[in-house]
Amino acid sequence: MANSDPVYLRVVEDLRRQITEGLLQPGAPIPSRHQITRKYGVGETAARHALRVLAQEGLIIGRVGSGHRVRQRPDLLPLHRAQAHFSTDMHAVGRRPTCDVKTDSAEARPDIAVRLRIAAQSPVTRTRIVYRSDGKPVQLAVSYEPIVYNDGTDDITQVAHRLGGNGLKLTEVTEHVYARVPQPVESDVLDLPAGVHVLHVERTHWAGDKPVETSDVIIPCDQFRLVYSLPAPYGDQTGR
Amino acid sequence: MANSDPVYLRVVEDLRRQITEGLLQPGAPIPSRHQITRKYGVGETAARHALRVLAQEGLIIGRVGSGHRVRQRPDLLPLHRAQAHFSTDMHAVGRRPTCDVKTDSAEARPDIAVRLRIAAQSPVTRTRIVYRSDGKPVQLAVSYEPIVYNDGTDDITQVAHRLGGNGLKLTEVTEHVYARVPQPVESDVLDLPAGVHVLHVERTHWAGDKPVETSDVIIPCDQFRLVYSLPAPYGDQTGR
DNA sequence: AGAGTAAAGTTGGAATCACAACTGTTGGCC
DNA sequence: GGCCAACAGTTGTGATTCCAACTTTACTCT
Repeated sequence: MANSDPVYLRVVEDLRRQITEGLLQPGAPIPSRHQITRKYGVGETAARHALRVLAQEGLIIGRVGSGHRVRQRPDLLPLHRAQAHFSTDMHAVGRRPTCDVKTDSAEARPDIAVRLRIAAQSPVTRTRIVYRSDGKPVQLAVSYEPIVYNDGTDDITQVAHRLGGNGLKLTEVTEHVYARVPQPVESDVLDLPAGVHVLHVERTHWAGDKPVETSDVIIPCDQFRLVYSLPAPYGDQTGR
Repeated sequence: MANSDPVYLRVVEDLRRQITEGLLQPGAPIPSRHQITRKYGVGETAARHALRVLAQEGLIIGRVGSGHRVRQRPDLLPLHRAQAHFSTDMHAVGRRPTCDVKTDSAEARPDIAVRLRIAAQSPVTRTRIVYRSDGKPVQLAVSYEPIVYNDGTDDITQVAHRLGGNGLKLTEVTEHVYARVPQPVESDVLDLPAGVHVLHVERTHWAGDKPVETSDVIIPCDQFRLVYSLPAPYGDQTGR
C-alpha cells in the first residue's frame, strides 16, 4: 500500500511534516538534491520532484546557487471588502499605496453585458487600474460602466461618489469570489512566482435592482486575504 | 530574449493560448508526449514538463492510457455566504445535499484560541462536518466553540439557533477568505484532481464584541465560488 | 590584512532511456 | 455477428547524465 506509493511522495511527506510541525523553522535550509538522494535513498529525479512539489505548495523557496529554504510566510494582508479601500488597508500596515488608472471606451464583452444587464457590445467606459504597494504592482482591476453614466471624471477610485453625483443612489455591492490560475499577462505584471493562484473578485455596484458598475479585481493569493463582515443572518431564518 | 526562455515554456504557452482562445474546446485531445517532441522539436523531458504544468494549472487533465484532454470547466456553483446555507444552495441547482457531523472535545490550538479570544488549550467543542452533494464530499468544515456554550445539541448546522437559545444574541459574522494548496487529507477526502486549490474560509460568529464560534471551511476552487452581498459602503465615507 | 579569484556546491533546465499500469483498437476465433 | 486476446499507444514514475547560471566558501596573491 504505502509501499507502492511514488518514492518522491515519501520525501515530500516527511519534509512537509517537519515544516508544518515546526521542526524546520522559516528560513531553515532544506537538504539539497544530493543530500536527499543519500538521506532517503532515492534517485535524483525523485529528489528534484519532491523539492518542486514543496516549492509549488509554497512551503519552501529555492534560489539557484544557494539552495532551498523554508519560506517565510508573511501574514496574508487583509483586504476589507466592506470598505474596499485599497489605500486604507495598505496604510494600516505601513505600505505606500499608489495606483495607475487608464480609462477608455470599449464594447461590452458578453459576460460584462450580462453583469450590467445591457445588450452585448453596448458602449462602456472601461477603466484599468494597477494598484501598487511601495511601487510594486500587487493588484489589478478592470472596471466597466455603461457609458451613459460617465461624465469624464477619470478617477475610478471615486466611482461611487461620481455615480452618486449623477443622481444614482448606490444601495448594494455583490462580490463573486473564486480562485484560478493567473493568465500570463497577470503573472507577468504582478510578478507572480510559479504556482501562485489569484483570487478573482467580480464586483458589481447596484442602485436598487439596476447594476451601474462592475469590475474584475485580481488579487495574488500569496499576499492577501479577503475579509468580509456580514450581519448575522439567522434572525428571520425559517429553518432548513 | 524569448530565445533564452526555457523550451518547455514555448510548448506551455502555445497550448495554453489554443485552449484559452477556444481553438481547443473542452474535451479535445492534447498531443501526447511523443507527438509534442516531434511537433515542437523538444525532448521528452520538456514535453512531459509542459503537460505537467498545464495539468497543474487545471487546464487539461490526463488519464493513464488514454491521454490528456482539455478539461471541462463546469460553471462554478455560487455559495451565498450571507445565508451560508449549504443545503439551500445545493437544492437550488438540483443537487441532493447531505452532511456528516461528528462532535468531540478538544483543546484550542493557538490560532483558534486567538480567534475565540480565549486562553490557548482551553477546552472547546470541536465539530467536523463533511458536506456531500449527491453523496460525494464537496466541502469540509471544522467548527470550534468554547465548551461553556455547548448544551449537547450536536447539530452544528443549527449552531446559531442553539447559541441564541443560550441567551447569546448573534450580531455579526466575519469571514476571512484565502486560497491555498489543499493538505493531503483534504485532497484525499474531497477527491481533488492535482493542481486544484481550495478556498479556505475562516468564519467567526460574534455576539457583540465577543466571538462565540469560529470555523474553518474548505471549499474546492474548481466547483464553487463565494457570493457576498454587502450594503453600499459609501454613504458615510469621509474621503480617502 | 585585504582584495580578488578559484573551487565547490546548488538549482533549474534538458535529453535519453526504461518500465508498470492502463486504454482503445484491431483482428482472429468461435 | 459477437466475444476475447493481443497489441500499440499513453501516462506516471523513475534513473542517469549533462550543462549553464548562480552563490558561498576558501584560498592565493599582493
